[in-house]
Amino acid sequence: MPELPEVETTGRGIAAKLLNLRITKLEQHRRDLRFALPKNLASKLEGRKLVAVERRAKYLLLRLDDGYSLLLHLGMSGRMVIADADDGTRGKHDHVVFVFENGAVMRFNDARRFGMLDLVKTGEEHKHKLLAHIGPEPLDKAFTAKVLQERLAGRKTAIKLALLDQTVVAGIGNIYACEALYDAGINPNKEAGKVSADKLALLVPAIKKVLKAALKDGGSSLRDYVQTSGELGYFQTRFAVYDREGQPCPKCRAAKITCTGVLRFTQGGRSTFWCAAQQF
DNA sequence: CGGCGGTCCTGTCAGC
DNA sequence: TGCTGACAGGACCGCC
Repeated sequence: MPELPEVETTGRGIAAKLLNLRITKLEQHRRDLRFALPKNLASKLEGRKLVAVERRAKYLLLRLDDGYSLLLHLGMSGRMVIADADDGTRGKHDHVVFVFENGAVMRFNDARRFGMLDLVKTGEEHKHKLLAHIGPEPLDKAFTAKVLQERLAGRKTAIKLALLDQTVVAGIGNIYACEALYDAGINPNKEAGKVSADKLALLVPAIKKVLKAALKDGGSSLRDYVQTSGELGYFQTRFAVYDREGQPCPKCRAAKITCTGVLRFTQGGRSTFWCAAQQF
């Protein structure tokens, strides 16, 4: 589920509901997710107030009032489910449950357990092993075609795989890598270091565009999800190529071009969707 | 350092 | 209906 827009939306949902509230109780139902959870987590979190929520790449930082921050990653299947009142519902994969002073409950649910959770000293999170080598935020003004060109220089790997590399640029996952490359008209298999400056000048705005569009959509669909565990509006989102193998792509359809439709192949063990008539 | 493949896990869905 | 295999929005680690 979570790429940058979903993580950002989750963070906003947490802030909207739980900011400035104290954690009164922490339930920990596993000792580990992807990694071992911090020792004595409950005693470190109970009594603490949530004072801010920030995002870096696909990580969320929940700022606490004691100078520490909860660093968490949702992995592939992680989600935060918030309920205004605790009716006692606990799902099979609710690994960590936060109960707040007003009775609200936040459940960290992660079936595949690729997610993680750690405590870091606020202000020192950039030194954390997992954050130390993360690339620029794609929605920052400072993320320009020139910056991307520098970061891709000499890279022999495919451009699609380079976009998934969080040290090149932060927060992009499989869906938005496919969508951005389609939007920019770039063959996902093109050697990263050899993508022309002209193409990169299209790619950077394309990345920002698809992420912002998803953020806008996720903002309206995922907010409900975060609060209530209802159906995901997210899946109603219309992707141009992602998960649309065999279907005509929007550009070919608009131009009335008869093509093979959206193609799919595997890169780095993951599916890439693209249109050969539009990306080269 | 770059690139690649293996690996961690459960759930779901298509096909037989 | 089972059963099986493929695949899923991520990213670390070890090896070359």
